[in-house]
Amino acid sequence: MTDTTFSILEQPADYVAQRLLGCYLERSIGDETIVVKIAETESYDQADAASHSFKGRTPRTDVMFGPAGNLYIYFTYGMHYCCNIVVGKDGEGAAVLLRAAEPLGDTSILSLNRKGRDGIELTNGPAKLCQALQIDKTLSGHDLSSPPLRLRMQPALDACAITTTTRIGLTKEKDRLRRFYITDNAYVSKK
DNA sequence: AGCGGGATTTTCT
DNA sequence: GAAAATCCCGCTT
Repeated sequence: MTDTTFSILEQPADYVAQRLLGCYLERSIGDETIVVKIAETESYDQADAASHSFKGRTPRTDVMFGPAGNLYIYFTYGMHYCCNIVVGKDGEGAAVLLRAAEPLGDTSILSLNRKGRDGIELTNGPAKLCQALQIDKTLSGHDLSSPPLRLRMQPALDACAITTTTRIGLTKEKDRLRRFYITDNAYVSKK
């Protein structure tokens, strides 16, 4: 029997980042529910100088030190939001950044939120994904087991379907292999 | 297809 | 005061 419960999220970030590939996010907006499949992730934990939690708990990173299964949303570059899932044991300060996802079903709301863009441009980057799904700081700390944003675990992918690389956009810890994506997925932000 | 710069504001030093 | 887990546009090859 395959384990698809949230207790999986309490494992180390490197493992959870890979385990989340292929899992679903359900976003409710008004009457509509949009489902996307997670296609690209990065892992961060407190021992990592590139992580927001590296210097300890601050007002901004407080939710990162909370229980696994909550959202950690941060604002960056003066205009973008990025979305993480808090992982690891309570108080650990680990999270997985959601960098890309594949929309399943109707994409009209996503396209509207993305100012008319379509196809892979809807969700092939962390800030694009947040814009498409209308995710901002008001959802930081939200528990992903309830609406309006739920995580639906799915069976683990085969290891051979996953590509591992260095992370994107960092100035510290650039060499660490902590980015993971579904190898043949079109929505991956960069090959 | 690839490179370079500008946008814009929160967060922490 | 500087940097930032990014994106988009315009220019060059």
